[in-house]
Amino acid sequence: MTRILLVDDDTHLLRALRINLTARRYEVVTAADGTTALALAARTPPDLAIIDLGLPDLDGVTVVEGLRGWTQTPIIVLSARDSEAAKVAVLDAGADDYVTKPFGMDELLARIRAALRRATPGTDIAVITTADFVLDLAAKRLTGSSGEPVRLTPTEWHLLEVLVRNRDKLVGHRQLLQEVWGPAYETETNYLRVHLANLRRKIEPQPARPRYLITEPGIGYRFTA
Amino acid sequence: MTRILLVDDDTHLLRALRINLTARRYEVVTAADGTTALALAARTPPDLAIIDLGLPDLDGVTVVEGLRGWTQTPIIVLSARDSEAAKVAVLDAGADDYVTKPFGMDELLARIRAALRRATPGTDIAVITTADFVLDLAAKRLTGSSGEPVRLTPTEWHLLEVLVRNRDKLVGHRQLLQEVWGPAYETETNYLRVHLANLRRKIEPQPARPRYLITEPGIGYRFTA
DNA sequence: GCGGCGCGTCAAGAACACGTCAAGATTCGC
DNA sequence: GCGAATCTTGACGTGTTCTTGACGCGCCGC
Repeated sequence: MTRILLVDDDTHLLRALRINLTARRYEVVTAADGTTALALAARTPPDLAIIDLGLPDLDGVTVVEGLRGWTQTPIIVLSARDSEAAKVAVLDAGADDYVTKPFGMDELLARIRAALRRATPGTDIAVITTADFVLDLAAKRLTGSSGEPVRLTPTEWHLLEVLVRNRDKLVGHRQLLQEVWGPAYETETNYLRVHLANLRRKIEPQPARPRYLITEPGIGYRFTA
Repeated sequence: MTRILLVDDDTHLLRALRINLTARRYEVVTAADGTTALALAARTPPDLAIIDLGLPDLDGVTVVEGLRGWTQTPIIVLSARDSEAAKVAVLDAGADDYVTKPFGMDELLARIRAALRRATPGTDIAVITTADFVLDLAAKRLTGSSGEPVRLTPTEWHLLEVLVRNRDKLVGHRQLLQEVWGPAYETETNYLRVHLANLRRKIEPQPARPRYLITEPGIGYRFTA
């Protein structure tokens, strides 16, 4: 779950924000001043921070700098004062966004989504490790049991990708052919036979007795780890 | 130089922005409507886009979506209308920031800096040292094994930058062409062949047996240290 | 036991992708 | 406006990959 650190000394606003954010299924952590905010962030690093200016103890810029010293988590600054110099200072200190009070809740939520979207570009980290090889789909890298790289041709990658994405699930001939070669090749099952054989020769310890690329006669193939 | 695409049908504002941005040493490209903006971006991909809502031809959301279809370049939206629904729509479409007119120039500049800062997270891993060269992405400096400087052309830099940012990851032909030349050049794989060859001639000890710029036949290229 | 069917294997030709080179076109600085 | 650097474009040789057809084996129903 996404954790949001909320820093504000206005109890009412804090309450309103907490309710709204919790309803959107964010995990909310609150602090009423800068010092406890920094301590809290260090202990349980948030995925995003919302910081009100005009805290009782620390300057907003100080808090932002304190966070930016060790984390790149998105920071959204709230403020009642609409001074342009303050905006520039806090943005240049490392804040990602600056919202002037009063603001609409929907707008703030949209800005939160935008900031979080930027922060997590690649969530699909798919690495499959077996006794005989390591498969990194994102980096398109395959290494054998002794650490040597294994080279696959484009169609072999494509084929393996489809099978691995449907791990442990049976993928029919038609679906496989459609996804790799296109809808016009739905019936060319010999393509599958040839390329599956090549794949097995590269990743199976005993290509004749496949452990990972299983044939389901008459139906399709299945990848299993 | 950092290139900013400026889309607005208000000639006065366009002029004022262009002057201010140029003074800050940004390269400015302008368009007066959404269609030419998208075409322009496709031909010369910008590092940041500033888009005014209320363009004569296309909806702001459409323009943002058109860009987001192929690039993650930061997008800042300007608008006179202060409707919250519009803000939410365009932010959720993929815009990074939303500034309401009238705005202070200093604030906009600060928001531009913030957006650009986020877009280049590779500043912390900017120096790559290998047995054959030292590469400093931030300073755009490349030195050979004996300490002599190596000169790269703009496209060579761009190409190397994309590959190094995705270090150890395989970057497909399409992605590479899109990021360096723009989506209109998706199929010009010979560009890659030529420029990769030039790059290798400059940084590989044995250009015919590349150690760092690995080609994955039929798929793309990979930088590895 | 027999024949059909699906599967794995193999090999050869066609098609494709890559690296390389060189000549025009374009851009940029002076 | 000129010259140099850079980028685009086309062509060619080489190596790899894909397609295509043929063959044998094992399983299953008959």
